[in-house]
Amino acid sequence: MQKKRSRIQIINQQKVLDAGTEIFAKYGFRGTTIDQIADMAGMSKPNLLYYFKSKKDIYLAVLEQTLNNWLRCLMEWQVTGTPEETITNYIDKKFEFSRDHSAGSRVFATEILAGAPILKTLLGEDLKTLVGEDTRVIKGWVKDGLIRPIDPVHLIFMIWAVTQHYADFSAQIETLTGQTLQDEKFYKQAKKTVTQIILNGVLI
Amino acid sequence: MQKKRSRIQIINQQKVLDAGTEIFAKYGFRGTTIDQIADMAGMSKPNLLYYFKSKKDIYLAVLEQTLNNWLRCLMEWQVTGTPEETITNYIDKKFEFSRDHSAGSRVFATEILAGAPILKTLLGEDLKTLVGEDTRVIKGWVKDGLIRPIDPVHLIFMIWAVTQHYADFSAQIETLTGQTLQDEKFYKQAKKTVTQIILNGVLI
DNA sequence: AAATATTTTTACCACGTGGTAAAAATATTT
DNA sequence: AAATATTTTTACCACGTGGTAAAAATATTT
Repeated sequence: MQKKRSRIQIINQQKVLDAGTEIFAKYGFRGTTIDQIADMAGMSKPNLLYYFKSKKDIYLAVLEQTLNNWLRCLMEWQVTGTPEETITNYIDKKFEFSRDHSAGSRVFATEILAGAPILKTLLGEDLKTLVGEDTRVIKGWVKDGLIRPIDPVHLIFMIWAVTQHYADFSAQIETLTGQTLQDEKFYKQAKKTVTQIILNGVLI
Repeated sequence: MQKKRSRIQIINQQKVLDAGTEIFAKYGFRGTTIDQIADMAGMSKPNLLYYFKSKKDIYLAVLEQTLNNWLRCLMEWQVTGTPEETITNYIDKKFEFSRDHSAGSRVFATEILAGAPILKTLLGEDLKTLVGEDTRVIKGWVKDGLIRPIDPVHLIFMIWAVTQHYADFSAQIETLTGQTLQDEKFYKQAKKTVTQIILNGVLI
């Protein structure tokens, strides 16, 4: 049984988690050093290691935090409405995630690029199940003639790809357009265009 | 003036470039070690350093090779046909790139994730120019009533995002579906679905 | 205020990593 | 075949990096 965390622990563990997220997002697990995280968190390396006993521990905590947010986002997709409502709502949620957890999305990206050594099992279980459920719903829409006959799994990948692109490639997008999802107008315009194209692309 | 490269040089430099592409794709510049590349290239580290004088040199060569392929792909987009032909052709080219230069695409992704320290200038110049030309063409289509009134830049990002997703997140896609773009059937199905949704999404 | 628990700093260390120098081995040219 | 140029190996080294031990400083509890 865990002793409850002190005031200082709560503050400093969060500092490490936040700094870790930023650094891992840029350099991945291998490319990140504890010193970089400690610097950004404003503490010495031994001090940081008092809170997390290894680099891997920080990484696991960062991944877990991000993953929870992401899976929650995936599961919140309500299948009760029409295809139009459901897809619009799903794209909304994913854009929100890319805006509010941009660095987390990028940590996730580096993990996949590295071959998903930590997440592979989880992707093959929990996420696969979720995707399976979603494809069944979409297949139902096709059968009921509510949407065009498209391959469900590629529609899902499309939505993931586009929404995550704004987080994962934000450096490129900022260089090209001078803007990021943090700009309210840009955010709305991106979401509107993407939603419009996908809806018109699948609805009959 | 350069002395012409020997037979052995040509072979070994290519070996290093290929190995470097694979390793940088997984771990990015910082996370990659010369030893890893040397191992995969099947030579000792000092031997490798006889061909490229530093890790950065290998990285630059890998980036340049990939970038050339990518820019060529971007520029080959022929604006002579109808929007349908042009977009179909562009998606085709991008999918081909994701299939045939998957690791290169991922090296590119790690560079952007790291904040594009090497490519930033180039992105802000050459690529920006290309994107500017493309948006002008798309704007023309909108004005001529050939496609729906969508924001050109986000259509371009969409196409990039989706096509690159199959290369950059191939580890995830393989875990979820058991397939990659190397599988002919999967490749065709992915391209078909994406093309269909985007065309129906933008055409009137 | 004293006793105790928590947090932070100082001083390390072993191993990994980028890179070099020079000798040995191998290819190529004459 | 001998001379020369290229390639590979051996033996290093300085610095970076993950992590530890223990003392000092600070917070918290009694």
